[in-house]
Amino acid sequence: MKVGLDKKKIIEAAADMADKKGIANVTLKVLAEELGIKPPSLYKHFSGGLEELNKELMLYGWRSLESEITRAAIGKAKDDAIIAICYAYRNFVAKHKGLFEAMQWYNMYQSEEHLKATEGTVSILFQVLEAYGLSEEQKVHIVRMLRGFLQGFVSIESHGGYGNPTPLNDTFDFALKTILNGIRDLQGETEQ
Amino acid sequence: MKVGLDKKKIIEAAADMADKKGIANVTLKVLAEELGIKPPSLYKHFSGGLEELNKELMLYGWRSLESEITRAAIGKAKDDAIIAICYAYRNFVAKHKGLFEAMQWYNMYQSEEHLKATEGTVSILFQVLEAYGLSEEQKVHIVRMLRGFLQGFVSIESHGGYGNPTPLNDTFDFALKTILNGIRDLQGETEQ
DNA sequence: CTACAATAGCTAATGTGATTAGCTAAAACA
DNA sequence: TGTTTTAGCTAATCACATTAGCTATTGTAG
Repeated sequence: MKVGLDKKKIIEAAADMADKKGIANVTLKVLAEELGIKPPSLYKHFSGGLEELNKELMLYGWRSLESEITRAAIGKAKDDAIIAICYAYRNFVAKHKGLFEAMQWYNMYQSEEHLKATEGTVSILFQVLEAYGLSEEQKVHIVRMLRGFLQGFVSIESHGGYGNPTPLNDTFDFALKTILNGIRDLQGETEQ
Repeated sequence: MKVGLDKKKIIEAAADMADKKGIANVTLKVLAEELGIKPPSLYKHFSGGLEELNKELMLYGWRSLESEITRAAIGKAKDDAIIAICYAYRNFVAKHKGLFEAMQWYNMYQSEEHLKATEGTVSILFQVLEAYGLSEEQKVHIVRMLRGFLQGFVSIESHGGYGNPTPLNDTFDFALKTILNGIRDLQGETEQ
């Protein structure tokens, strides 16, 4: 006994397990087993039980994604930065399918907390968009479109929902190019 | 007894309940209650239990969406048709939040079945794209981008994930315009 | 070094929902 | 009318989450 666990270790184990077996298979029973303790002991770390664990998992996921994205954007600007960020997002999800499920799945319950969680990621996109000289509203549209496309594309991709053999990389590049063109068009409007 | 239920009625009740209380709250217990029967009786209609019910819910959702989309596209072509389809998709989800959760949530488990379910919706998009004289591959890119954007945008929107007060309609229109421009650019490439 | 406070872990018990087994009566049909 | 089918039921089981209450380790004040 006294295995020496803490919230962080437990969340990381849960995230790992989610990536391997899917979030739906992360149960307190099996998680406790993995950690070498009994299910009730988990309540010493998460008094809110499974619900709280899932929430923490969601927050952990968004924090991790944010840091990946930040790293990816370092030293880049404008289109290069956006492309790097989008690829970082996509790669993150490819590596963390289960965690991404938690990030999404949890939507269904919370909303306040979820907004805060995504805040970081969203603000990075806004920062990058500063360089284009767009209006606030224009930036909002771009960020929303990017978020929507990224979440949907990556979600469908990770579930094998795109059946056609055409390489997904090509589609991803095409979509990014299309969105970047959209930004250019907005700049045109603004500069007139 | 002999209430006279069948698969269809049960699925519709479940879909309704999902829209009202969220898919996670559609339990066999509560569904049976709603239908005036006992939980075990549901197994007479869904021998696979909750799992099968969820699958049927997913299929029902995609069939419904397909028919909405089809109706929306009647008598329209090109950009008008695409815009109508996208709005139909978005409106469908606004009216059927819970069912949409089922359509998505179920991804996590199946894949074969999900592919077939979305087939109908995808093929409508392909049909509409016929009018633009694009290559097969170009059509694939457009359809994938549209699907990705729609699913992501609408999913974030329906969970209240877009915090900014800027009207979501404006963003939706902007995004559609951007994608339609993308189609125009591809036409340019092809026609050269 | 010792007493004691805090706490991470445990066992036992409870609760909720899904599921299975087996019964029964209504409905359908020869 | 007699027989078969079947939708529904009750009782029982299972799986997992959760709660209550105990215990031993840890860490800390004196």
